[in-house]
Amino acid sequence: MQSFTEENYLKIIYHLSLNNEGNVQTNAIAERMQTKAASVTDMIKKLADKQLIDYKKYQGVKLTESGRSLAINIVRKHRLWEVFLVEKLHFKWDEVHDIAEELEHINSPELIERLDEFLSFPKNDPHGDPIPDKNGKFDTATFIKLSKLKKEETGIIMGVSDHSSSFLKHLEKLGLTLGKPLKIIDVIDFDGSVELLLETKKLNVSREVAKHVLIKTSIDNPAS
Amino acid sequence: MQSFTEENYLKIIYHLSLNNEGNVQTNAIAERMQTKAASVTDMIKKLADKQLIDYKKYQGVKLTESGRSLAINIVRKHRLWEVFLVEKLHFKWDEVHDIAEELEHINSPELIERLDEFLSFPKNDPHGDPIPDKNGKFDTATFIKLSKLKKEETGIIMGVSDHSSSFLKHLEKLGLTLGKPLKIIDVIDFDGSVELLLETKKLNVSREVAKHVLIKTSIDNPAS
DNA sequence: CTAAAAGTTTAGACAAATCTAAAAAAATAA
DNA sequence: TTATTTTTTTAGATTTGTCTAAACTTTTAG
Ligand SMILES: [Mn+2]
Ligand SMILES: [Mn+2]
Ligand SMILES: [Mn+2]
Ligand SMILES: [Mn+2]
Repeated sequence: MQSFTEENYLKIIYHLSLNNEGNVQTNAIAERMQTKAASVTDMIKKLADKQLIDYKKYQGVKLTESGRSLAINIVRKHRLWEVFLVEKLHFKWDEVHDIAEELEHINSPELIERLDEFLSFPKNDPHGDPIPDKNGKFDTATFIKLSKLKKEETGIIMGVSDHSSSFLKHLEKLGLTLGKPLKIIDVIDFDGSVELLLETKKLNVSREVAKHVLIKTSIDNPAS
Repeated sequence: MQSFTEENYLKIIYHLSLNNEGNVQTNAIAERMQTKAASVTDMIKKLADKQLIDYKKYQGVKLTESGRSLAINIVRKHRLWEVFLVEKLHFKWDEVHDIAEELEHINSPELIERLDEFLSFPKNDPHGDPIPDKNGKFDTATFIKLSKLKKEETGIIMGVSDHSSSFLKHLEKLGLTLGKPLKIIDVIDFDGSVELLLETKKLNVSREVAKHVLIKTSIDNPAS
């Protein structure tokens, strides 16, 4: 069994390893954990002793199979609880992350299986992120950033890559919520902002926002 | 804010103070916490520093108003989660206590208010225990032990005073579940066991079991 | 290819919660 | 009321997770 702290380290290492290939660096972990590099080194050794990560001094770390499996299970719990909070308790999508940070550490496989069933086995959380099933399998479909779309292209909003309350509230106000279809009217050279048609409404979105909105384009859908 | 451990101490002190009048003793806490008296003394000092309990050396402890209020809030959370687990996730009444022991420490007043509403503001948990409202108020109706009933008396099962899985499973098997009406046929002198009519079924219940089944008698219902 | 900068680890310390063993106080019994 | 038992507290140690400061490695720049 792992402590809450160990679980948080595993989860953060997992998330960091999705972005960059290769090993996860001490400083990157320290920043995400809001702690000091020296503390990370201490914990890294402990996790390596437990065979949850592979670690060679100065070379960063990588999850082992069992470490990865534990991390994915924490992510599964986090996202299922977020669905519960939004679908059943009617929280808004910008209010659930912090509560799920606590709930994800509740340790009862039976509870999570029943919660999954109660929620009708959701495939995605309120931010569009995929929910691993009990065997740790999940959709790996990666979506394209709104900021990468070109003039005339169309797509559907499938997720966000920033979960902060301020960002999500802003999206909500703009009407940029999951499932909405949109079409690029123009990309402004000057500041990289995007003019788009959201359903029937025309609006301008800053490049900063566009970078964190994830789109499934309607074009690349070959018969596969 | 208190640690999980501090919360558990407060809750145990609260429960112990319901049974005995006067102050709660160090050893009693140690037994319930499954720890040593020396550890209890350490924690007691800490809680006294935080003004959550009144403490004089060798005299035992008593919750202050703010300590009591915190303890009741933990009990509220515990019992609401138990209702959720039984009503929504279809756990059995003997399966929920341990999971609720973890969930009771989740810290989000908003979550608990919404959960309360989602459950339609239940008054009692799956074991018949009263659920404090958000102001800490709750029914203090105390029920009589089945073992105290006399021949011919009738009543309804309102709760249990032992929450162990083995006891609850046994009750389930006997059909002694919340809300069931019963009538005492006879009390056996020899072993103190109770013969009773449960709805239409006749059965014999040991004194040990009868001591932990709580009854609302149909008789004492004066116009008050 | 060296020197500076960036990143990482070690050494030593600290706070929280626990423990064992021993001392001290209170309760009980003779 | 004194002696014995029970209960509680203290002293000192341990474990977990953290920190600062200093040392060490690796990377980057010139
Ligand atoms: Mn989240
Ligand atoms: Mn999410
Ligand atoms: Mn319980
Ligand atoms: Mn209960």
